[in-house]
Amino acid sequence: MIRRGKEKIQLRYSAPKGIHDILPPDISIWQKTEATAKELFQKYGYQEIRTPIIEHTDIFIRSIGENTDIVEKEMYTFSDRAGRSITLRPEGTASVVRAFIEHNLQNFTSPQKFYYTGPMFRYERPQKGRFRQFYQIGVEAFGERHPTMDAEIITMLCSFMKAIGLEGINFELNSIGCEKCRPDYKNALLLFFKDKLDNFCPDCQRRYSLNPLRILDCKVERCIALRHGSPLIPEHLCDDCSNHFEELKERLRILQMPYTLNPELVRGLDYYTKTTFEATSNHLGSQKAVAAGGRYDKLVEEFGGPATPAIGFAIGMERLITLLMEKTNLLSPVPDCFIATIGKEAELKGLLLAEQLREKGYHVEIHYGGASLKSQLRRADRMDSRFVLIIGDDELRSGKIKWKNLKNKEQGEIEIEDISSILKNNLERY
RNA sequence: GUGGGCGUAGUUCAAUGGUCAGAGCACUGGACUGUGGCUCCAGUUGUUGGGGGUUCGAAUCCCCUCGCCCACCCCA
Repeated sequence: MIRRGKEKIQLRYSAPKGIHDILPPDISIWQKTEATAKELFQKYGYQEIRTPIIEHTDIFIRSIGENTDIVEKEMYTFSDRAGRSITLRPEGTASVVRAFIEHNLQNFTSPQKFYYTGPMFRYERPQKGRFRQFYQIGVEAFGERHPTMDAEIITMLCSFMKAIGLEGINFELNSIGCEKCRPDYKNALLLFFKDKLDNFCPDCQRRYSLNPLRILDCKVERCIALRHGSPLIPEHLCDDCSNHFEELKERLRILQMPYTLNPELVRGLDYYTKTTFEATSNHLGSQKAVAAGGRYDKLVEEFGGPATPAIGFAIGMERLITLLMEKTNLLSPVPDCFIATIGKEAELKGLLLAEQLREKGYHVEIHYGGASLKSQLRRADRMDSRFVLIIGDDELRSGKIKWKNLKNKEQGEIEIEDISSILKNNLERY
């Protein structure tokens, strides 16, 4: 609130709808998650790629698909000053594919494996686990069609979940075929639903003509019952897709990677082929997917690049962190030492001492002036500092500094040059 | 885009249409002059989201609007 003359004007700014700040102490769990991903993905040979958060709008229309909800109604699109249509990225794959083609990365040793992290933007109505700006950690691998690639990437996702300590995650697996076998399956589905269509929910009736695979996804009980016995994708795969799927499952078995086959697992983006998978949890409200991905063997080619098979996944950071919060108690970093001072001369001495201790690697907080020793110690205590140094007139006179261990109340005096040893000694015990 | 729930202090929440809208926590200070946590005391923070209406009187009832949450659609 600001006051202007007698008039009070209330200015209560808030971030735009569905867009959130990430504050300490929450930020530490984000940092830990990102660091864990980075470290683990590098072990599998994935390197970071940084693509822009805006692209020409066409990039997304062509990759995600013209008739998807994302493109039809969820993109943040605007014209730049030269009148070009620009869009804030709603997902990460399109940009990576564009970069792959633009820089001719197929000329490097295959497969090319990337990971990235950053914000995505979708204009949706926010709810639990869904935001207008949300963060993903994504992974893409180009140039390898062998199912061993699929197995590696799925296993990597699983070990990531383990590495950050998430349990109770379900891995669902399916194959949705390729451009050869999917049309056949679609026809089989249409045939099966044809005479029952009137009994389905309005949404499913709409899906029938728009995207019949989505009927498999419907949560309405009546529809679940009606689709009982419907043809399943795995039964309609062509030999190539079927072999691929079998080989993948064999490798997952060898790797002792637990998964559930879900023949009704359908993905919302147009570009997927063959393998699709999802990591789900029951603690996320109605958005249960915490990570999802699949193969997209045709996308690079459709984009005007060389025929290049590819596979990837994306982790929804907010959803992941929602789950992590249930188990983790958040702690902000705690100072090793607080330097309390009385008087200007001591304050200056403390300022210098703090710098010297930080150079030695300690996390040091100081007193900025103006408060009683009591309130300084209270501040040190509330920050959960483990150790306090006190500098006042007595200490300036004697050249010794008082120290106190706030955890066990031990205290004493020490020569200034011995501080780091007593600090080390006290910190080691906690 | 559709539907439901909720908006009161920094925060968590009270207040049946009826005095000046309160309490816990938090924060600041003091009791304790240079020693934290515990205790006690004191202090600060509100156009009750905003606007309009009904009424002698509205945080409370009605309408509009904005925001948040949840669900649908769809997705990470």
